Amino acid sequence: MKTLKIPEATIIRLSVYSRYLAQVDRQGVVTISSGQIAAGTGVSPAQVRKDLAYFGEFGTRGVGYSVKDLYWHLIKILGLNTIWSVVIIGAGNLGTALTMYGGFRERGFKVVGVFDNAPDKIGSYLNGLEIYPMERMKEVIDRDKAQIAIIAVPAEAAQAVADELAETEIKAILNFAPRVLNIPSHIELRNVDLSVNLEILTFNLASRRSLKTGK
Amino acid sequence: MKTLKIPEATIIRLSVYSRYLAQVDRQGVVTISSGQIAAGTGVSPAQVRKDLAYFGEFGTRGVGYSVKDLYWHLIKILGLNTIWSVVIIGAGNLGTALTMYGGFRERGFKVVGVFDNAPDKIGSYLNGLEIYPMERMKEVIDRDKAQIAIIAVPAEAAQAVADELAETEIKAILNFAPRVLNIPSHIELRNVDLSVNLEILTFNLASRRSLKTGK
DNA sequence: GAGCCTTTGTGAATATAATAATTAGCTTTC
DNA sequence: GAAAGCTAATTATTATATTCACAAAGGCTC
Repeated sequence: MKTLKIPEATIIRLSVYSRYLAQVDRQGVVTISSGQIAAGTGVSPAQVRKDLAYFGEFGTRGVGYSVKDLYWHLIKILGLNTIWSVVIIGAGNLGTALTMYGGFRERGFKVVGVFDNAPDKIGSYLNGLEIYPMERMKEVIDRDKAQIAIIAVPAEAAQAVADELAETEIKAILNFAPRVLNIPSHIELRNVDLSVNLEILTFNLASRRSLKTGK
Repeated sequence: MKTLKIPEATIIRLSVYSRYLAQVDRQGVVTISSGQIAAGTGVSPAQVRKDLAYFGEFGTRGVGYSVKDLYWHLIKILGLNTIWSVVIIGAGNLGTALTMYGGFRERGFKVVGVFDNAPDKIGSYLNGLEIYPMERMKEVIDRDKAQIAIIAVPAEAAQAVADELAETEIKAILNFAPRVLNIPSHIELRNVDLSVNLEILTFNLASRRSLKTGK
């Protein structure tokens, strides 16, 4: 085992490559070169080969890569060769959208529970899944062996939810609340801040503008 | 003007710092040190100071930073001291959620138009905003001087939307569709792939597991 | 106001990642 | 079956980002 520090940027790209491979596979392409993958995903060919090299040798020189083979290797590497059970905490706009989002299902994620504590939401259905009160979270996580939790509650409520999750068997948390969370180190944490992404754009626009006006 | 290559990671952190400062400001904190900011946002104190140093000297030695002052400096740097008009393309689950999302409004983003071409959606309202057919996109962007577009359509439709946007005055695109987009270089592009974020988690879980089992 | 404490700002050192250049290996062609 | 042409794998180089360590500067105490 030589999993010696894979850059996170590499993992992100592997995920993008795998999705691109699925696409060209559907189009009937059998073999593909690093250069073609690079063109299709907006990176350099050297980068593609370097990323793959962390995990083994998947291609044949002079030929390229088998689309199907490489795809499955990447799926395996990303841990997507099994179905992951996910719970979503918060059934507001974002929580609802994430629950319904087809992109997750496509990649092997199965939402097994949605929780909220707004009385008007509890009991209604999303995608055939009943919204449960927060109190039932632990029970469902336990019953369905959910390993991943998605936090989609308002910022103020996020830490309390994280504390509750810390007492369950949850292995990883994807946090959409714009708040830094404190969680025990055995739980993987990843933050997605939707506003940050817009703000990177505005920073670029703003500084480009100030460049043009010379100040 | 010496805006010589600011790392993107720095911009992301500035955005996080600013949100944290808003939070402690509401709690009445007047002065704060780099160490406290670091503790509150999960980075190192040196990193905080280095990030700020790209843009000037905002603190006083021996004391720290004025919470309010630093906050406004960051808001200005991020380009958030003005209101940005945003259009959202796609009124599916994600598009709807983003339109309703309060986090954007909080940071100075104003959604001025939502577009879709599903007949059952056109004409209905989101947050007091009527969903228009795609054909009216250019007209609205022009009328409201929208500078940012958010793509929230299925992957297959994303490139066509991008092509249409390229013919407008849009300055930046935030793309939620899991597809690499081809756009002219004068438009800023940023991709947010929700599945990728889950897959980074599963990669970590999967490789951690394989570490434990020794293979 | 001298000395001590604190915290910033920064240049140097370290670590990390991306790019470029090289080597190795498979295929096809004649 | 040798040579030419591709393309993967690997190594070296360059660029980028983070951490470290300390000098400079403000405030506080006595």
